[in-house]
Amino acid sequence: MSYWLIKSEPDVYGIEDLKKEQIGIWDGVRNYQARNFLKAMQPGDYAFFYHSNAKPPGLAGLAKIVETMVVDPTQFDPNSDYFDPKSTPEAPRWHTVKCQYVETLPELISLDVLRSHFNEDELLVVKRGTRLSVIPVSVESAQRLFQVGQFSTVFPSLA
DNA sequence: GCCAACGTTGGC
DNA sequence: GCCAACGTTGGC
Repeated sequence: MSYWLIKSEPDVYGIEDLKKEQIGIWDGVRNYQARNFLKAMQPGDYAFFYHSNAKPPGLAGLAKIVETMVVDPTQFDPNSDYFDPKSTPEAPRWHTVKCQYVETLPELISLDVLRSHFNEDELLVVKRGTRLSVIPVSVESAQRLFQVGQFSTVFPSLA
């Protein structure tokens, strides 16, 4: 089982939106490195849900990967911001995942707090200039995140 | 609104 | 294949 961190702007799609939907498709990723991480995800993996462009930015909740290698439908939609004219249904460029809502943290773990617990090697999101919207999280860092935040979920590898 | 840190594009 | 110009992300 692997751990990930996925970023989204709460004004666009936040943890509360995922809570309403319960299962959400993580569409719109148009960065190859981020896409490669999405393709590496496995059902049952956990994703920390990070709010970017928020006041303050930080970790807002937890989601679980339930379906992988999902073809992102927005790449074929000419009306979508994420339309990719070079992609075809026969050879789609952009694959993504579906996430299941797990929980919202009672208190957001702000980027400042994350920086007080992790250096940039331990948790890539605290590194200045990291714009990747999908980031792998080591088991060690995931476990420490569970200690830092008020998760009601038990650390999954011990559950 | 600023700007650092990239990723992408396109001319050559 | 290089690299300058440009665009985007996202914290501040």
